[in-house]
Amino acid sequence: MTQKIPQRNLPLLLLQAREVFMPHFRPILNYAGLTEQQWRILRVLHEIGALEPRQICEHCMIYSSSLAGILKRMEELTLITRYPVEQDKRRMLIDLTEKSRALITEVTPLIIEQYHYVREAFGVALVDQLYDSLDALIAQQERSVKRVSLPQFKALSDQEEGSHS
Amino acid sequence: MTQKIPQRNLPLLLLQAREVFMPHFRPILNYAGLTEQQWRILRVLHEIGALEPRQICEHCMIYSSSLAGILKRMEELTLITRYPVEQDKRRMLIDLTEKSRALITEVTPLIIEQYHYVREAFGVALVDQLYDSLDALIAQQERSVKRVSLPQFKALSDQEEGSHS
DNA sequence: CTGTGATTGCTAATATGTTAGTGAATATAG
DNA sequence: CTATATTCACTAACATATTAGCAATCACAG
Repeated sequence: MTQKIPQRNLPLLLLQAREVFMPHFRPILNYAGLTEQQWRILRVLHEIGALEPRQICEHCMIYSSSLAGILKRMEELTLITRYPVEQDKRRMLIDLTEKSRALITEVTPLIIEQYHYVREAFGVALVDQLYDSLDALIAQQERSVKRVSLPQFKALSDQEEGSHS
Repeated sequence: MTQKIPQRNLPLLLLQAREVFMPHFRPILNYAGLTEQQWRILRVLHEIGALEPRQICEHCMIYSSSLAGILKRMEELTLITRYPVEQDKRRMLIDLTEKSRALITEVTPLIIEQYHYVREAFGVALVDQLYDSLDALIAQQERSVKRVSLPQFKALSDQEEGSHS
């Protein structure tokens, strides 16, 4: 039998950890009629100010191709507006609207209160240690990491003949 | 201006941390012709053995509704098989196939090697501290957490009239 | 034995994730 | 200045996320 991987699945653990928290915040967003991605975008625009789509992608971990549709829907809901960048006709600026600012004003205290409950339930020490670990990791994300070389796969050789679309 | 949330977006930080690692593993999975979800499923079946769909959902953080389609496609690709559970006609068992076992045998050493590079680049201490934080958190995920009460939202009152499609 | 509620896997509808690729605009080498 | 490469937002195609709900099966009280 093939050996098992000694390291547990780290990306999966991060996903599981995320799902420890989300159930406590999702109801707030659902009640406000926002998706998780929409809230991430509103929050970063509130914290930093108007941003270009590509900057939103980096901050909010959303693919450029996904963001196109998300912004389109948010614009239809009057949650964001677009402003052109004079110096560069390719670029644009995304900003909050009166409506989304009002929504943020109502959601923010609820999120803050819920964060308090979460910290209380899981313990300040644990949550803070998690913040520290994540911060340290993200701060080093530009580290160069060796990449394993990829050989031909025997297990796929039968179905891979000429199937490289 | 509305106050800003003092706590940084923890679910987003977990997402960002995940994306620190994934670029180093995604090429391996892509090369093997596997999606992230497919690999999570294959790996857990390899580690634990045959599982029922609902168990796979819990382990792999996949919604039941998503898993239906994923298993359907994996079955077409001969990556999994289904066995009925005699005692309960609702349930079934999902298991690996000859093909997926061979695929795991080829992918596993690459993943192990890449984990080694990742630990080397980011530092054993940092990665281990992250494991510890995540483990401690996930171990306490059943903790009861107070839930904020949800009031009516003024910012949505204008568009909510009769717009419940 | 019966009906009532819970469980299991499923479909549908919409939003997003992911990869690949496009056209317009800009930057840059030569 | 000009051809080339790069950047930017976008579309297309498919896979998955998320919510809601459904039919079949099972557990269990009465």
